[in-house]
Amino acid sequence: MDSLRQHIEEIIPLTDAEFDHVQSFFTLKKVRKHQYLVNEGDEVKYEYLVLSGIYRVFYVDEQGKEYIVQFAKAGWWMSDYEAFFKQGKASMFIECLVAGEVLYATLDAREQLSKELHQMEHFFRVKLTNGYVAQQQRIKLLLSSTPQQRYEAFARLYPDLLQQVPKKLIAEYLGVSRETLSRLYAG
Amino acid sequence: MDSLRQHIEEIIPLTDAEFDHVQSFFTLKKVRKHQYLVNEGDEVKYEYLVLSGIYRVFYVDEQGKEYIVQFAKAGWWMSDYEAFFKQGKASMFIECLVAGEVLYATLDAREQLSKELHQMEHFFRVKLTNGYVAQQQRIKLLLSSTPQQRYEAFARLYPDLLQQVPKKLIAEYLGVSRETLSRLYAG
DNA sequence: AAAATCGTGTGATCCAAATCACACGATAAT
DNA sequence: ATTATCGTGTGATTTGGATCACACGATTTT
Repeated sequence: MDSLRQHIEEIIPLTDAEFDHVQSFFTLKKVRKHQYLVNEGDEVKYEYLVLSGIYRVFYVDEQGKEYIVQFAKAGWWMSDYEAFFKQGKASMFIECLVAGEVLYATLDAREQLSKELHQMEHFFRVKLTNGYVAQQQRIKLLLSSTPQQRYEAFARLYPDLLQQVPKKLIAEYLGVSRETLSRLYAG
Repeated sequence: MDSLRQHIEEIIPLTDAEFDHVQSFFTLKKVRKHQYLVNEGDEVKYEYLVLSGIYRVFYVDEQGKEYIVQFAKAGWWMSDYEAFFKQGKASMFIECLVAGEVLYATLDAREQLSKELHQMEHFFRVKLTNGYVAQQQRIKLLLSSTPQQRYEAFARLYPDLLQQVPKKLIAEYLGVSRETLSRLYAG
């Protein structure tokens, strides 16, 4: 649970007592490769803070094509956030690509911590602010860029994922076919 | 300033004294059609809460093509949020499409209010949460849907904008050419 | 060790949407 | 009132990327 404290204290200070309280809302879980944390149709009870491993949050369209909304690695939060925040059914899957550990907590945890500790509300607001900006950048990229530019942006942002994740999945994240992606760094 | 209070009290309660304080951070501005609130390259000092009128937040690529990141109407917040939060230069423009009024405030206002009033931090967190979910839906739409589906989703979400905004601009929001959009509801 | 599946490259074909081009009524500007 | 330019539809042409198809070495599975 040490990394949880570090993670939070990058943004706000916590006393030992406060951290103990925060901690009590989180549960540790080991995750195997190919394990699913969320399946389409599930009640989304939890959000996850990744401690290690790599994960993908994705959905599947009627034709069975898969689209990756988010990758997640150490220090990132993930969930089917639409379903999580609205407490509805998942429209997405979360799959572990590289084994690791996660901490999970409920929406109640988030809300209660935010209520009890002003700093924790601040913490979540800062995280959301960053997430909002990152998503906006992604929207801009999807709206206006060529496959080439998308690939370059991805390589710049996540050089590590480029190594550890199959190109097929990177294509699913970029919204480009596997073949087109393959021809990019060839040409 | 009445609508500001209403807007905030949809989410949190405020005493008169608290609201007075909140209010003091906001300034009213009338905006004419075709007026720009933000220009590419500007320091983005403010975020805007729309009271009336319609606005577009957009950017322009190297070839001069325009892409709309966000429309805004009464009750919506807008800015070049990447630049606003990071206090950097704008990469986008904000243009008024239908004349109206906005309230504007600085990043300092947001941060100070969040610090002084726990409820205001809550307010901003809730707003960001909603924005985050909305953006995620947009990302999913951009990743996987056909022009047809994008148009239908837009029509469902914003039937009013469909009426008041030129189709050309809706095309720029959907990431589709004007011509393709035009052929959708013809066929 | 053999068989299946996975990850990846690459050629050939196809197609949806972009681009180019023009028309024409409706606003807006001079 | 006359001249621009705006908003929109629609035809013709082009094209970038999807799709289909196959190859082949590297992992996994049995």
